[in-house]
This record gives sequence, C-alpha cells and structure tokens, in this order.
Amino acid sequence: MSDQPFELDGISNPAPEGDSPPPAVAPVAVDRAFGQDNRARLLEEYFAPYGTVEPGNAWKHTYRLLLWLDRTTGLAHCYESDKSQAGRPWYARSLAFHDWVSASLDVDPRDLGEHIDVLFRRASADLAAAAANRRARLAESARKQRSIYLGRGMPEPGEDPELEEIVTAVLDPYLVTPPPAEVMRNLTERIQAHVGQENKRKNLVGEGFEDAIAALLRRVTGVPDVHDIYVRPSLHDLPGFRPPRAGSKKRQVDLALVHRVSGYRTLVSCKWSVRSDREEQFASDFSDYAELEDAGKDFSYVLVTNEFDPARLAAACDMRRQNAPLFTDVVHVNPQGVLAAYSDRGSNAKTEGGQARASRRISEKRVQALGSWLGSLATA
DNA sequence: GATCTGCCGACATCCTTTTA
DNA sequence: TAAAAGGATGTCGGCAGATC
Repeated sequence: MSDQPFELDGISNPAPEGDSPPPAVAPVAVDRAFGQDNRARLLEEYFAPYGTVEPGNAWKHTYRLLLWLDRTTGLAHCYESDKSQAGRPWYARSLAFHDWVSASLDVDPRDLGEHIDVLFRRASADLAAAAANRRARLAESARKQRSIYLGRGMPEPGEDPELEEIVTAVLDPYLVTPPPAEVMRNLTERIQAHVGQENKRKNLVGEGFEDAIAALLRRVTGVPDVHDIYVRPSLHDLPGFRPPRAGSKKRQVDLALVHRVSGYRTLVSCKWSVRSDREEQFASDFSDYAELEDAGKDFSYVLVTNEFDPARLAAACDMRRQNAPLFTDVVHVNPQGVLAAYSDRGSNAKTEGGQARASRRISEKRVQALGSWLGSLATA
C-alpha cells in the first residue's frame, strides 16, 4: 500500500473557535456526523485514491480507518484499558501489538496515532464543526433566553468551576495573571469535549466497522462481480428468507453476500469486539435466521471481528448449533496481530490456557485472516 | 494474581408521535 | 406540514465479581 494519500492535516487539532466564522460542514454531517451518510462520504473520500484493494492490504485499511490509541497508555488499543495499565499483563501485550502494528504499517511507533483512527477523527471533526454551527445559529435565542435573568449571576454554558480550580491550581505558579473568565470557559469546554469524545467512539466503531468491511468487499477485485453485497439488510429482503410473522420484530443482519450465479447466501456478523452477552446473541440471531429461512437451502454464517481476548476469540470459534459449528468462518482483521500480542516478552502470566487455545485456532486456520477470507470470496 | 464471565452505562441514530 | 420531542434500538468498552 502506498503511503497514506488521505489528507489528515488539522483533524486532531481543529482551530479554536474564537471570533472566526463557524467552520463549513458537509450537508450530510450537519445533523448526523456519525450517521451512515456521512460515514459513506468519509469512506468514499478515504478509498478514492486507492481504487481497488488487494485482499492482503485489507487489514491495513481497516486499522487505518478504525484502530485507535488508548489515551491512558498511548498504545494501540487491543484490550480493556484498566487491564492494559503499565505493569499489568495486557500492558506487555499492548506494547507488543503496538510494536507489531507500527512495523507492519511502516511507521514510527511514536507516530502511529497520526496514521490510524481516520474515520473517528474525521467524523469527530465534523461533529465539532456542526456543534459550532449550531451554537452560532442558536446564539441569538440563547441571549434572549438569558436576558430575563441578567444580573442574577446565572452560570454561563460550559462553566465548570471544579475543573477551572484544578487547572488554575496546577498552573498558578507559572501564571503572571489569572486567565480571563472567558478563556477559562473556553479551556474547560475543550477539556470536557476531549474527555467526552472517547465515549462517542463506540457509536462509530459499531456500524463503521460494518461499513468499512462492506467498502472493502466492494473494492476487492472480483468480489462485487461474483456477489451482491448488502449492508444491514432486512433479512426478508434477501432471497430465500421470509418476513417475520405479523407483530414480530423484523430481523436485520450486519452484512450479507448473495452469489450471483448459485444464489448461495452468506450472512455476516461484524463485531469489533465480543462480550458474553454478544456471544449469546450470536446463537439467538442464528436461530432466528434459520427459522426465517424459506428456500430450504444452506447459508453461511460468518463472524468478522477484531477481538483480542483469547477466551472470547476461542469461544466464538467453538460455539456450536446442534452438531455443527455456529460460525462457518471466524474472520479476524489480522490474526498475526493477535499472535504478536500473545508473544509479548514482558508478560509474567502464569496461566496460558486461553492463549494456547486461541493460538491453536489461529494456526488451524479456524480463525481466518480478513485478507484470505476476501480472497476466497473473489474466487468463489 | 490472572483470567473468565456477565452486566451496565454512555452515547448516537433512527423511527414514531406530538405539537405548533 | 414541518419541527420538536420521545422512545426504541444497537453499538461498544469499562468494570467488577467469580473462578481457576
């Protein structure tokens, strides 16, 4: 893959608002910066310079688009942050993964953050711009709303006395004069926005992962010629599935592929990460799909994930329905990244049961690489 | 002490209903 | 009829108790 042609300048540090006019926002981002239309626009922009995608590079695009740095460690996020703190077992694994992914993307480990997380950073910039526009638009009515309380000492929007106190207490020895109230308010608003930003990520990662995989499917040579690709379709819009009974909730699937010649159907569940409640959902989803299957023909059920937890990854491989594996294929963005994390040299772990089990699933190819799955679809 | 397991909160979007 | 409000749904990571 060539060096990042996608323009990222200015994403991380948008200019402070001040008196400057509100920034321009793409129309699709005005109300729903994280919505599917804006995600589609951002993906289109991202992939435009590349044209088609080699299956072997699919994981690089996925990580450039969606992987992020854990703010508490500065390392590529591959596990829950509380267990990834320095000195704890997953810190060593996070270091190993960060080292591996930096080398594989051919970037300096210190600069990795500038090369990944494109989708979230772009959508967040749109969100901030849209919020600035909205504030500017509502400023006049806000002024009217506050006017009847003039002189009553009403708090200003964005004021956070506790946070201001922390900031001024720390900086006090270095300040010649206390910052003006407006400057402090602007600072606390920016700190709050920065801290609150991480909570929004999961809203983008979820469907953003599905969109990114769909975008790759459409760009790997051969796949769109051989398969019709559906993103979050209703099940009954796919051939061979019937609508649910009246009054029952309609069923959706994350992604679906239908072979253009044979009509063979592949239902895909995309989950960036897995928890046990989601594992249960896999089984109940499959049972719903099977119940609504109306053509009397087989279909595949595939999991695409970026889960690093060995127990969860192995469990997904081993889940069964009746006398067959639940998932036809378990696809990981890059199993080599998982193995790199497990191979950390600083770990003092005593038990390796889960890791050994997950590693075995990878070596047996039960966990398949995204690239090889895409390649197999192109030739299917 | 490490790993496994399950629950929960924060959030955004999307769809439906209500209000002006 | 358009805008606003309300509610449902679905996403994920964080967290903590249970187990090994």
